[in-house]
Amino acid sequence: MDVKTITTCCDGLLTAPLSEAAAEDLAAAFRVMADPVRLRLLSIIAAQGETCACNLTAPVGKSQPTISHHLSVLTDAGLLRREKRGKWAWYAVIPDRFAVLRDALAATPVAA
Amino acid sequence: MDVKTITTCCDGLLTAPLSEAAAEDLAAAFRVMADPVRLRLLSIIAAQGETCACNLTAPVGKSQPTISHHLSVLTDAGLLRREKRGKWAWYAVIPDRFAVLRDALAATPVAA
DNA sequence: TGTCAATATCGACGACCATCGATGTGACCC
DNA sequence: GGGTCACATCGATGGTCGTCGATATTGACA
Repeated sequence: MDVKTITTCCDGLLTAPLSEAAAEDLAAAFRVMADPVRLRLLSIIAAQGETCACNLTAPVGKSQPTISHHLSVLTDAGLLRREKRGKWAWYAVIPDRFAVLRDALAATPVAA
Repeated sequence: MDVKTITTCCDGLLTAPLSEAAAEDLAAAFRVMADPVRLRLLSIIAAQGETCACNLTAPVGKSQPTISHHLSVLTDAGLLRREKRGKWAWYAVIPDRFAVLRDALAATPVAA
């Protein structure tokens, strides 16, 4: 997917017109969240605090390469932190990164 | 794209594991936001309060069918309200709908 | 009714991406 | 070193969707 780290790009999607570049960046950030497997991985890892990748293949029901791929996408986006311990890989969520997306959605638009 | 209306589906993506169905619904909601053209349309319409579709083709730089398609996707998702006046179509954002996505991202996860 | 303007819909094409089998890369153990 | 386990990467494939030209639809106006 070739994901860049999610970075703060605008304050309030609904407050001012987005430039083409800003829209592209924000869309890329949302695209990371736009996959059910990735959402389940995030929710499982967050609920457990820190999780070994070996505990993720079974509950999601996808192949090992697929899970590994999605974990890489989430890590590249800066939503997960990866730590290798021996032959195992441990993942944890980085909650701060979600603030960027929340801020983009937080709006005080003109009443509709 | 065959979009369903965005509906509240979970409180806090990062608080508890998502079911397969909930993950699918939430991913569909994010997928609506995962396109730069749609984000620009939302930001332009929100900034102007209410906008005629005829004012949207030029600033975004896409063909009329493409703009119409994206406006339909956003309307089907419940993010826009469409009102026909004569031969013109007026669009306005429905800010409440964004709360669902914000709530999904609002988390009190176990510290990472 | 006929014409034109503003949108919506259709059909097709192309690009992106989720998925998986096969393979590569380290780490541990004997 | 040989073998095995956990995980990452590669290559190929299939499906989804953004895009646009062509066409249909709807309303305004004469």
